[in-house]
Amino acid sequence: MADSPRRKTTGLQQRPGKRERLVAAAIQLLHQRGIERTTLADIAHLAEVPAGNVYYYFKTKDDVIAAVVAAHAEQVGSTLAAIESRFRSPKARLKALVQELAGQSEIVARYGCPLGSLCSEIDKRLDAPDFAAATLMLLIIDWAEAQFRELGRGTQARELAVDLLAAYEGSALLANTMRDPDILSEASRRIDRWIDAQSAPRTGNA
Amino acid sequence: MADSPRRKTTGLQQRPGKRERLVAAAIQLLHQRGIERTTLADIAHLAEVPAGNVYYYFKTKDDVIAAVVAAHAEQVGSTLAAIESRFRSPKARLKALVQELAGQSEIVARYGCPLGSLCSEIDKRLDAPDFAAATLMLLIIDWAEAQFRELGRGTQARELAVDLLAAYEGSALLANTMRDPDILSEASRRIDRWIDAQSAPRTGNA
DNA sequence: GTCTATAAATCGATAGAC
DNA sequence: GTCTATCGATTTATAGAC
Repeated sequence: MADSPRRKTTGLQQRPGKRERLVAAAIQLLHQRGIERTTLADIAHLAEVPAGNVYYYFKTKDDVIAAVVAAHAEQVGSTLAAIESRFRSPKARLKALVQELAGQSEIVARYGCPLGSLCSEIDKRLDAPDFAAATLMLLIIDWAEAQFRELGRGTQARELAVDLLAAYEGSALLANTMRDPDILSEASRRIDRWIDAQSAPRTGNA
Repeated sequence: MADSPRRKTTGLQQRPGKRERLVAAAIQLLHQRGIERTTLADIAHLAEVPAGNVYYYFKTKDDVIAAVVAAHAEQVGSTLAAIESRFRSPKARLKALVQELAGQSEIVARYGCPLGSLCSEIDKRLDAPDFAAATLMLLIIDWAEAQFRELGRGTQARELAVDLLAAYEGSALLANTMRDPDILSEASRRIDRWIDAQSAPRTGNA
C-alpha cells in the first residue's frame, strides 16, 4: 500500500505510485459517491496522499475527472482487445462483452454502471460541449458495430450496437434504482439470446 | 407570475402559488443542472420567491427533492391513467407510453431523462435504503406489466415490462451522453416494432 | 519536489425582525 | 405568516514552508 517501487526521488517523473493511486481512488469514489459528493480530500485520503498535495498532480478537480475518464477509456480499450484476441466469432465476442459488462451485478446494483453514471454526471457539469465522456460509450459502440458488420448485418450494424449498449445501460439504471442485481442478470441472459438471434441480414428481428 | 390567486392572507393554507412554484422550479432545475449543482437559492430565484423563504415551505433540501419525486409520481400516474382511458388495446397503450416517454427527444438529449437522471442522482445521495425514487420506475413497470399480461404474456409480463423501460432509459442515457436526439427517436421506432411483435405466448422472441 | 496552512467562495440552515 | 441577515460548515484552490 505504501509507495514501494519509487523511481528516482529527484527525477523528472513522479509517477511510481502517487498519481496512479490518486486516479484509482478517484475512479472508486466517483463511482460510489458520485462526482459532486466526492471531495478532493476524500480522494487524497483513500489514496494515502496528503490532502492538499492533489494539486501537484492535477490542476483542478475537472482534471481529476478527465484523468478518470481517460483511465476508464484505457481499461475499456484493453478489455475489448482482450476479447478480440480470445474469441474469433463476432457472436462470441459480443457475448463476452455482455458478460464483461454485466459481470459485477451486485456492484452495479449498488452504485450503478461505472461508465453510465459517470457520463450522466459529467453531462450536468459542463456547459461547454463535451468532455470526451461520449468517447467512452463510442469506444464500445464502434467495437460492437464492427462485430455486427462482421456478422453480416452491415446496414443495421450501428443501430444494433446502440441498442445493445442501451439495453445494458438501461438495465443497469433500473437495477441500481431498485437495488436488484437480478434485473441485470436477467437482462444479460436476454441480450445473449438476442445476440444468438442476430445472424442473416433478413431473418433477425429489427 | 406574481401571486395572483391568493388565499386568505391569515388562513392556515399558504398554497396558492408559492409552494407550487417552488416545486415546479425545482423540477426544472434538478433536471437541467442536477441535484448537487442546484442550490436552494437557484430554486427560489426561478420561482420568484425570496431566497431564505424556502425553509418556510420545506424543512431541508431533501424535503424539496422528496416533493419533486412526489410531483413526478403524480404526473406519471395521471399520464398512465390518461393513456388507459384513451386507448383500449394493450399494444396501443404501450405504444402510447413509448410515445410519451420519447416525446421530447431534444430535451432528453440535452438533459437526460427527467426520471432516470433523478433516480441516478438520488441513489448517490442516500446511505439509507431508499427515497421512494424506485417508486417512480415501479409505477411505470407495474403498469406496463399489466398491459403485457393482458396481451397474453402472463409468465413473462414483468420481464418484458422491465425490458421495455430499460430500453428507453438506456437510449435516453446514450442520447444524452452523445447529445443526439436521433438515438432516442430510433429507439422509439424500434420499441414500437418490438411491441408489435409481442403477442401470442410462444410466437414472440424473448 | 513534497507537503501544510490557509485563503476565498459557496451553500445549507437558522434566528429573528417585520 | 412572510422575509432578511447571517452563521457555520464545506470545499476548491493557492501561497509558501520544508
